[in-house]
Amino acid sequence: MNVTTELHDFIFNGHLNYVPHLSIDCAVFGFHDNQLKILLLRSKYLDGWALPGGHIQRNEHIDIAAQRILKERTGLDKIFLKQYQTFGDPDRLKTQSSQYFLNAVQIPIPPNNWLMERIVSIGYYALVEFSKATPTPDLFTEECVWWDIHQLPALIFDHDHMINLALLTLQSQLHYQPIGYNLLPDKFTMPELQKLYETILDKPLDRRNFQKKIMGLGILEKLEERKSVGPHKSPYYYRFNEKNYQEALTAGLSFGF
Amino acid sequence: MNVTTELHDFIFNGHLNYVPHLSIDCAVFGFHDNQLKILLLRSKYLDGWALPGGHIQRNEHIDIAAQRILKERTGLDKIFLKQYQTFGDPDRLKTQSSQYFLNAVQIPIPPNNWLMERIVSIGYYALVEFSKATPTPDLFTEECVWWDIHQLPALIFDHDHMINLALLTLQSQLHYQPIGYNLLPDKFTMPELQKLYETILDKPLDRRNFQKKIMGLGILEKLEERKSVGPHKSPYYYRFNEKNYQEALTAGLSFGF
DNA sequence: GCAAAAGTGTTACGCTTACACCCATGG
DNA sequence: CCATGGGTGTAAGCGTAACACTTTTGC
Repeated sequence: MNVTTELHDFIFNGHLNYVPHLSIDCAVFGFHDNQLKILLLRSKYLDGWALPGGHIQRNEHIDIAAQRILKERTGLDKIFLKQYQTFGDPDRLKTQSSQYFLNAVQIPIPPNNWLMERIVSIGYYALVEFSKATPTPDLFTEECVWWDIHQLPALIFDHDHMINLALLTLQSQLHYQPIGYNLLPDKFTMPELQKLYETILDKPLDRRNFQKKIMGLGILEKLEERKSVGPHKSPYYYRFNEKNYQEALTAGLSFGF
Repeated sequence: MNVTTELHDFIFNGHLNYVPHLSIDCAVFGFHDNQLKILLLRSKYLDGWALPGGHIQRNEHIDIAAQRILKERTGLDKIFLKQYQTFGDPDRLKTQSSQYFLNAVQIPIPPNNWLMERIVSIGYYALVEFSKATPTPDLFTEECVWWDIHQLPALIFDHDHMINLALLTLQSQLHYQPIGYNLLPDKFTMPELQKLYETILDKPLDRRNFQKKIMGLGILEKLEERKSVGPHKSPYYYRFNEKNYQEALTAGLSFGF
């Protein structure tokens, strides 16, 4: 099935496979170059960028649907995913002079098409290891790339709102979700971990206090190896002790930033 | 329109007014007799109790739909309501030997009826002033009554799961949501407020420390009046200083229980 | 007068914060 | 050798937690 046929099939027969009136949108976070990144897709048909999203199969759990969608966009399995909010404004897809998304597909679409009706979207946020993801666009998009969370392009629909809320949720859950574990590679340095926390919390932290607190949690192992990273002392690598981390999370982490 | 006609109309024409595949369920909390209560409805057609719920009108914001549904069940306007989770297990309505809810309505219902399809439910929790609510059953239920959160009856579908998650959410948000303000009457005593916190957190708190911390937040006004409540010293009444409370909430309350 | 609950203050401990100097590395 | 960033410890202050006796009231 070529792309045009596939698109046509999705538009006219998608309701047979997917639950109408519902969609999923995911704010996928990564960390690279000391920046918090989010994965966005550039729309073929509208002037703006979109969160990765999709529909729920008729007999599929919504959490599984989110996993499936992100597997398609990143190549990754078993992504850390958390539902954070469902977006149910009846006018959320009517933006820019009340124009619906699919009016722009350049295929005549009847007004009673399943994609032309009101859609409530379930928002998830995801944490992935930047270097392991392979951003891949979908049928509706030209490209799929990481954007610095502080320098975002124009977004379609209510996706800016979705991102803002995802970020707030991430901040508020930093203390009891395995943020670092999911966003960082297996080995990382203390300054990298600190930058991650500083970036998400959007405030500077004291190096010595940060190190003391993090190490006090007993969830990190210091390795022998150091990372050579510039004209100065080389920082040690650390890794998470997965067992201790999981235990600490269920007990509630209690950093006190 | 009598009840039978109304029910018939809802079943066979409801999809014209309401968004199919979606519903709302609300965990409504109240506080009375030093107990945390939740509002439940006894089903006419199934053997168990249910959360107050309903469907979303085709052009209605989901938050407005939740308000409308609770207005019908309690008589109250402008209820404190917060979305906390969307429940999307494809089998969530298939309980007790795969029997769907509406098989029990004693009206023959075709399998492609909108109520027979998969339904994803958006969960809200609500905080109401117990004495102001007027519990009122709906079309599908015999009675609507408050239950002690620690002594619940058998529940239909996944409603026990919904309640558990609502409670966990309430606990975790106790520190930055206006819990007391919404659950207590205008005037209340310090022991009553403490019991509320103890009940939600499910642990005892020290009276002296509790009073110090709460008063330290500057959100309570002590009144002259005392409540005569038994063969012992009479506690003072307090009330919230609404202005200070709202300010404190946006700043983040930070009790430290 | 007695039982039952409310009002109130002080102390110790732990956690959080603030802060400065030396070391390693690359150019 | 110099600039840059990493590694490390201590002291002060604040908030939290622990704790007991007196007062009021109804029976």
